[in-house]
Amino acid sequence: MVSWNVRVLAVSYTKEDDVIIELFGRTDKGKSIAVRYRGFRPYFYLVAPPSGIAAELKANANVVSVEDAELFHDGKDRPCKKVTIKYPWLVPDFRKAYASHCRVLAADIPFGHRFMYDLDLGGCVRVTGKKVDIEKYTTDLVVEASEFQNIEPFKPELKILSFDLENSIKTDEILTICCAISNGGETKHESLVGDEKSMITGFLELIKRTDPDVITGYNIDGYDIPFILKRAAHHRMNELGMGRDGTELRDVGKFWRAKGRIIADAWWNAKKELRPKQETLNAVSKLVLGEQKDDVNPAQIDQEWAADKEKVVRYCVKDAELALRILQKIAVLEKNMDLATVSKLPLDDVLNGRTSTLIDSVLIREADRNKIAVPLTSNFDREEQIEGGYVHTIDPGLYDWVGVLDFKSMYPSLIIAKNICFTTLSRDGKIKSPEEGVNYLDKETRLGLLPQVLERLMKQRDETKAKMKAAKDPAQKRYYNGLQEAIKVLMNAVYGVFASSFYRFTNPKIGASITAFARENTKSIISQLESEGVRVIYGDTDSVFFQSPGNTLDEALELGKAIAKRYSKEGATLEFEKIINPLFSHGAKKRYVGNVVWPEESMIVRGYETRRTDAFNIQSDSLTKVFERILDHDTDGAIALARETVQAIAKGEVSPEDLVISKTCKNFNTYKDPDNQATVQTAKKLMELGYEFTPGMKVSWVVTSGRRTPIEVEPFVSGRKFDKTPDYEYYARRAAMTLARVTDTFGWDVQELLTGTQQKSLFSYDGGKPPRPKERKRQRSRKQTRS
DNA sequence: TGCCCTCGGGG
DNA sequence: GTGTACGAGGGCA
Repeated sequence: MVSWNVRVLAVSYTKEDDVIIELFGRTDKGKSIAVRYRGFRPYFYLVAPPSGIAAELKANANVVSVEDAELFHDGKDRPCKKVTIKYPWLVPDFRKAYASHCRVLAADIPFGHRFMYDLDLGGCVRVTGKKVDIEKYTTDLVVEASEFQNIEPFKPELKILSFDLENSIKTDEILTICCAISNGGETKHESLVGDEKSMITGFLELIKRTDPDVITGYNIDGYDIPFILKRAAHHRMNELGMGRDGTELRDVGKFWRAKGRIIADAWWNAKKELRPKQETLNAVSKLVLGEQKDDVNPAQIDQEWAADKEKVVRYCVKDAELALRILQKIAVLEKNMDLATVSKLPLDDVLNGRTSTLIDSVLIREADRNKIAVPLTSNFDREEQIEGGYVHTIDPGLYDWVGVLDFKSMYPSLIIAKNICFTTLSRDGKIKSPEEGVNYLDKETRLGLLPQVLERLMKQRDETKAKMKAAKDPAQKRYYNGLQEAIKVLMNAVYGVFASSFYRFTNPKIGASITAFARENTKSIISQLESEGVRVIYGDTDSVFFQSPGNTLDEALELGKAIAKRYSKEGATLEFEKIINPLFSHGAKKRYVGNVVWPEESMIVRGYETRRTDAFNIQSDSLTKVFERILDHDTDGAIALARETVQAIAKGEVSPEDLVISKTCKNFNTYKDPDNQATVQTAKKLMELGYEFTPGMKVSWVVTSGRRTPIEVEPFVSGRKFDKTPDYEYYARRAAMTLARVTDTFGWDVQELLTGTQQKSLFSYDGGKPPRPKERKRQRSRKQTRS
C-alpha cells in the first residue's frame, strides 16, 4: 500500500461493473491523479413511512437495506427509515415514488458530495491504495483507493491550458487554434493550423497529452467551446473526449464541464472578480496586465488571414496567453482553493457551483453528526421576497466630514446571539423576533445547528487571523490571510442562502427574522445617536453614516472612534470604517459619490452608472465632470456645466461623434421584434451602404429621430462623413435626464436644464405641499459646507 | 414601480 | 448525474 497527498479538484462517479467514486486532483509532488473507490452506496431517509412501505422496499431488487433511524425533524425526533440502494441514478425515481406517501429526506445530494460528507473529507486528502493502470485516464497516476484521511491543506501549482481560436467569418471554418500552457513557472505555446478536422483532433490530443487541471480562455464557454463542437459535428467527428477519463464535454446550461478538469472561463472570472466597465479582452488585459492585444482586426479576420497567416497565429497565441495571465493575476484559483479548504469541497464545486453548495457541505455534515433531518430542496416558487435590510433615507445634498460605522459580521453575529436556526424555530421560544409569531428557543433549551456552525467558523477565523499575525514569513502571512478571508466569505454566504430565496434548511421566516433583528438593531443605533445629538445622514443594513460637526479630520476621527467604542456590545461589534469628505447624494437610497479621506484616499461611486458603454460620450463624460465639480464644492460650476452641456446639444453644437451609441447586433432572427431594434436597423442600413456586416458585430449609430417608434437611426462609420442631422432634441433630453438626477438636488430639473432657465422662484409652493425638496436642499447644501 | 427584454464576451 | 447556474440597465405599461 502506498499513500498520496491530494488536493481534490473534482469528484464524480462512474458506472462500470459497479458504481465507482472518482476523485481527481493533483498531488503535493505535482502529479495529476485519478482516485477510484468502490463500495460506496447512495441512501436517503423516509419519515415515518406508512406500514407496508418498508416491506415493499425490502422486496425491491435495487434496495440494499432498510434500517431504523431517528432524526430531528419539524421540532422533534421522529422515527425514520434509512433506505440504501444500489445506484445513485435510481435515487430520483425512488424520491418521486415515495414523495406522495411520506416525507423524503436527503434524496437530492450529489453522490460525490455524499461521499465526501460521509467520510468527512476536505479539500485535501491522503489517499492510501494501490497504483493501477487503466488506459482511459489521462492522469499521471491512477489509484484504487482503500482508505482516505484528512490532511493539512496545501495549494499545488495547477496546470492550466488556455486556448483561443480564430475562425473565418465568411465560411465559419476554424483558421487556427492556439494554446498557452502553464505548468508551474513556465508557459509553453502551441499553435495548430491546417485542415480543420486535424486541428480539432490535434487539439484533443494536446489536452490528452498535457492533461491540464484547468482549461481557460476568453469567453470559451460562450464561444470557443461551442464553436469547436459545432465544427466537429459538421465533420461528423465523434469522441471529442476532453475529460480526464476520455469522456465528452457536458453542457450545463451556459457552461461546460469536462470530467476531472476545471473549466474556468477567464472572462467570467474577471467579470466576477473585477466588475470592469469594459469586459473585452483588450480592456481587461490593459486593466490587470497593462498590456494590449496584437494589432489584428477581428472583424476583418478573413482579410487579415489572407494577408498574413503568421501574424494572425501570433495574435491568436497572444490572446490565449493574455487570458491565461489574467486568470493567474486575479488569483481566482488560489482564492477558491482557500474557499474549498474551509468548505471542504473540491475546487471545481467552489469555482463553478452555487453558494448553497458551500453551505450544504458545512451544514449537512453537522446535521448528520447531530441526527438532524436534511430536507430536500423544495421547488421554490420565487413568490415573496423577504424584507431586506433597513435603509435610512438620505436627503439630497452635499455633506462634509461623513463618518461610516459598520457592524462587524452583523448577520452571523445575530444568528449566534439570537440562536436563529431551523432547529430552534418554535412558537413558544423565549427569544422573540420582531416578526410576529416567529420565535426561537434559547441556547439552554436547544443550541441551534446554525449558530453552532457559525460560532465555530468565527472561532476558526479568529485563530487563523492570529496565526497570520504571528507568521514571520510573508508567504505564510498571505496563506493565512487567504484562509481567513475565505472563512469570512463562507460566513456571509450562510446568511445569503437563508435570506434570499428558498434553501433546503430554511423557510422564509428565518431569513425574514434575521433581517428583522438587523433592522431593529440598526434603527436603534441610529435613534440613540440622534438622541445624543449626532447627525445621522444615511445608513444601509449594517452601516451608519454620521456627520461630524467639526471641520477637521481629527474631530471626525475622534467622534467615530468614540461612537464605535460606546455602541459596541457583546455579539454586535460596531467598527469605524471610513471618513468621506465630501459625500454627495441626490437623495436616492444606495446612490452616492464621495471622496474617502481615511483610512486611505479614494473616490467612491455607489449606484451611479458613469461607465456604460452603450451611453453616448457626452452622457457619461458630463456626469463624471459634474460629480467632480460637486465634490470640489463647486455646485454652481456643476450646474453651469450640466446646463451648458444640455444647451450645447440642443443647439447642435456638438459633433456627431460624441452622440454615437454602440451595441452588438446579433442575428436578426434572434430578436423578438427585429425591426424595432436600433441595432438591426443600423446593420441593414450599413449593408445597403455597401459595408460588410456579420452578426455579432458591434454597430454604431446616431439617432436621427427619437420621437418615432421605432426610433430612427443612421449608421455612424468612423472616417466617413456623417451627413444626416442628429435628433439634437432627443440627445439633449437624454443628457438632461441623466444630469438632472444630480442637479435636481440644487434646483434644476430636466425641464429647466432643457430650457436653461429656472421656471419657478426659489420659494414657490407646489399645490399647497411643503417646499419642494430641491429648494430645501439648496439651503441645506450651503449649510453643510460650513463648519 | 415592476415586468420584460437585451446585452455582455468571442470571430 | 441524488445538481439546470448571471446581473444590470433600459423600455414600456
